[in-house]
Amino acid sequence: MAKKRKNEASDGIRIGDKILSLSGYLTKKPKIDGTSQASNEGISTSQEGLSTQNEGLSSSTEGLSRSKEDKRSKPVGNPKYFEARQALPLWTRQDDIRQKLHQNDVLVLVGETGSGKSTQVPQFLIQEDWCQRKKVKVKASDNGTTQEIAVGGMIAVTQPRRVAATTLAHRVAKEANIPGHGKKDGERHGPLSDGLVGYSVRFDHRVPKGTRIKYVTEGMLLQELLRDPQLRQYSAIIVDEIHERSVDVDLLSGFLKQILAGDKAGRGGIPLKVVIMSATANVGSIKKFFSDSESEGLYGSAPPATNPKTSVDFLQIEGRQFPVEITHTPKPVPDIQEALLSTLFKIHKQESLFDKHGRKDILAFLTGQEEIESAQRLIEEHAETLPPNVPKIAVLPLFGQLSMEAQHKAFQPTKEKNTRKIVLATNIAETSVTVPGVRFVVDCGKAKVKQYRPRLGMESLLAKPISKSSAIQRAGRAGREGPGKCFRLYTEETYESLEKTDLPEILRTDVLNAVLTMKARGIDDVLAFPLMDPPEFESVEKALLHLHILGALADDGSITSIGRKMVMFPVPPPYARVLIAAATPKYDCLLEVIDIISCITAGDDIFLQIQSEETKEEAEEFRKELWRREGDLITYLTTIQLYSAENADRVRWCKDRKLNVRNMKQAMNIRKQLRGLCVKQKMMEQPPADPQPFYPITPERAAVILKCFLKGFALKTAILAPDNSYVTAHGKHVVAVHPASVLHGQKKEAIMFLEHVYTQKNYAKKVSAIEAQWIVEAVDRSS
DNA sequence: GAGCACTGC
Repeated sequence: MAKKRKNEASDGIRIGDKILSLSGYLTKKPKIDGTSQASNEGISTSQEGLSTQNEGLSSSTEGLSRSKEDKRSKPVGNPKYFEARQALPLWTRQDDIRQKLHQNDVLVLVGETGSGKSTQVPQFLIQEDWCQRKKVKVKASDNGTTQEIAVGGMIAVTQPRRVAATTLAHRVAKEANIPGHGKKDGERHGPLSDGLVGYSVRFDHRVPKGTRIKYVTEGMLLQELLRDPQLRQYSAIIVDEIHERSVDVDLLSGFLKQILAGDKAGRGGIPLKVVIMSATANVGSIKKFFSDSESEGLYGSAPPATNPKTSVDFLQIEGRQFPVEITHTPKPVPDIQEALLSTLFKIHKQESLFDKHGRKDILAFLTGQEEIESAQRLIEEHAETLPPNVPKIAVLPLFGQLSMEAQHKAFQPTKEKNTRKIVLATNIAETSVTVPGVRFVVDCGKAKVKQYRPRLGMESLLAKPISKSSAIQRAGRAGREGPGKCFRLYTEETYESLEKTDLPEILRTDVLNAVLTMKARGIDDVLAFPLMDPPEFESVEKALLHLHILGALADDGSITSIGRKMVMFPVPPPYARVLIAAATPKYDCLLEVIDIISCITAGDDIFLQIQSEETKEEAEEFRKELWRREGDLITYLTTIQLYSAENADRVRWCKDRKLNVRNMKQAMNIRKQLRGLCVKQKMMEQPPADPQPFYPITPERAAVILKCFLKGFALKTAILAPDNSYVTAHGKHVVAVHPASVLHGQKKEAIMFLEHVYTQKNYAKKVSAIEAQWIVEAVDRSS
C-alpha cells in the first residue's frame, strides 16, 4: 500500500480571495530512528490453526501459578447462570485468554456469533492482578508537581450500537452480580443498581458506584478521550465488533495504538490492555496495525513511540452455528426478481414447514425498499396460484423506514398454522436485527451503499456488489436455529470475484468530523495519525479546508475556540457551527435552530413516506398546517413546535400526519440534550419547560434562521438558471430538488440544501428558499 | 416523484 503523500509542494490553497497556508499541518515529521524498532522481540503474533486445536486444554502455565488458574476457571457470579455460561464455546478457552493477556498488551480475538465473547471476556479478566485499581504518582504536565492518582480497575467494552451496549450490560449484570450483595434499600429496579456492571450510551447512563465492567458505544469512549487522553480509569479496553469498521472504531483504534505505544508516564507506568474482538476471521490487517511498531501514519510519518514493543497475540474461537449448505446459480441471472421468485417457490414447495429444530422460514436479502415492494407484489400474486395442499405464504417486508409495528411483524412467527413466512429485508437483517425462525437465506448479492465523493462534495447511494465477508454473514443467518440452506442468486465465479471485505466507512464518508475529532484530541498532524485504512490525501485536505471555512481551524491549522466549542455538540460540524452562530446577537435564534437540528439529526426523515393513495390525501390534509413556503427547515421547525405544544396524544398526532413516532421522540431527546449543552456552554439561559403555546414563525424570523444556517452551509447553495435548473454555487453542478422536499417542483431565486445525494439523479435534500445575496454575506468571514 | 444501515457527556 503506497501511502505516499501527493501534492507535497502545495504550500497554499486558494479559497475565494484568500490563500490558506497548509504548512502548519502538512509538514512531515521526521521519522523516528528505526534501530530500536527493528527488532521484533515481544511481538508474538498469530498462532492461527494451532489455537483451535487447543480446545479444552489450558496450554502453558508460564507466568501464572497453576493453582491460581484452577481457582479462576470456576465461575464467579450468580450460580443461576453457571450452566449456560459453561456451555459457551468460549468457556474452555478462558485460561488461554488470561494467559495471552498476561503476556501481551493486545489480544485479537475472533469469535463467531454465539461464542459468548461479548459477555464472557470482561468477566474472565476482571479479577486479574493487572486489572485492579492502583494508586500511582504522576507528574502534572503543567507545573511539574507530583500528585497521587488512581489508575485502572475498570474494563470498557465498546459496541457500535446503543441497544447492544445496554442489553449486554443487563445480561452481564445478571450473570456477574451475586444476588443479594451490595443492593441498597430502595434500589429495586434491575440488577444494574448492584454495581459491578454498568453502561454509558447517549441519553442513558447507568454507572453505579463500584462498576468494574462498563459497556459503552464507540462514540461515548471517544468522548471520554476528550476528557482523559490516557483513559486512566481503565485497565483494559475491549473493542467489540471491530469488523463493522465504523469511523468511530477506526479512530478509537488509532488512539488506543497511541496509548499503547506511548511512554505510559501519564498512566503512572501502568499499561493499558486491549482486546480486539471480531466476528469475521480476516483480521490480518488489524493484527498488523496493532503490532507494527513502525506505525505508519496516514502518509508515512510515525507517532512519538517511546515504547515500540506492542505485543499482539491472537486467538480464534469457534462459533455455535449449524451447518449451512450454500448453492450458487450455474449461470448469471438476467432478472433478479424472476430468479428470486423461482428460488423462493422452489424452497417453499420442496422443503417442509417444520423440523425438530422448529420453523423453517425464509429470509431474502434485497437492496432496497423499491425492490422489496415489487418483489412482495410478485410473490403475493404468484402465491394465489398455489394448489390448496401447499402451505400458504406470508410476505413481510423489513427495512429501516418502516414503522416499528411493521418491523415487529417480521420478527413474530406467523399466526396462521399452515403458513410459511418470507421476510424480504435490506441489510438491516445482516447486522442490526436477527429474524428468528430463519432456515433459508436467499441472497441477491448486492446492497445499497452510501459513498462520499470528496471531489464533487456530494454523496452517492447506489446498489453495489457485497463483499465475500458480507455474503458469508448473510448465509450464516440460515444456521442460527438449525441446519440451513443459502441460495445465492449469483454464480460461484461471481462470489470468487467479490472483495474480501466491505470498504470501511472511513473510506466511504466525508472525513470532516473525523478530522475535527482528531484535532480536538490533540492530534496536530492529522496525516500522521495511525489509521487501519487511511483515506485519500485529497479527502483529508478537503476536510481541513472545510473546517477552516467553518472557522474551526486557524490559518496555521490549529484548532480554534470555535472548533473546540463545536466538538462539544453531538452533531456534524456544519450543524455545530450553525448552533454557535445562532447564539450570537446577530442571529439570536438558538432555540429555533436547536429545534430544527434535532429533527434533522434524529435519523431518517421525520416525515414517513405515504404508501397508499387514500392515506395520502388524509395525511396531506393534516400536513398542510405544517408546510411552509420557506422550505423544509422551517417546515421541520413548525412540526416540532406543534408537536411539543401537543398536550393530549402525541402518538395519535404523529399517526394522523404520518410522522415517524420513533424519530420524533428521538428529536425531543436530542433537543433536550442540545439545550442542556447550550446552557452549560453559557450560550443561553435555561429555556421554559414544555409545553409552550405555538405561535407561527414570521417570514422575517424565518429569514434570520435561514441566514444563520448559511453560516454552516454556504457551500451547499444553488441558483436558479435561465433554463429553470438549479446550478450549485460551488462546483456548478445541476441539482434537482428531491421529491420529498416541500419545495419540489417550485422555482425559487436560490436554494440552500443540507444534503446532496446522487441516486437516480443529483438530488438536493432538506431544501430552503434563500436570496442569492445571502450567500455572499455568509461567505464573508468578518460578519 | 423517490427512500442501505448505524451513531455522539
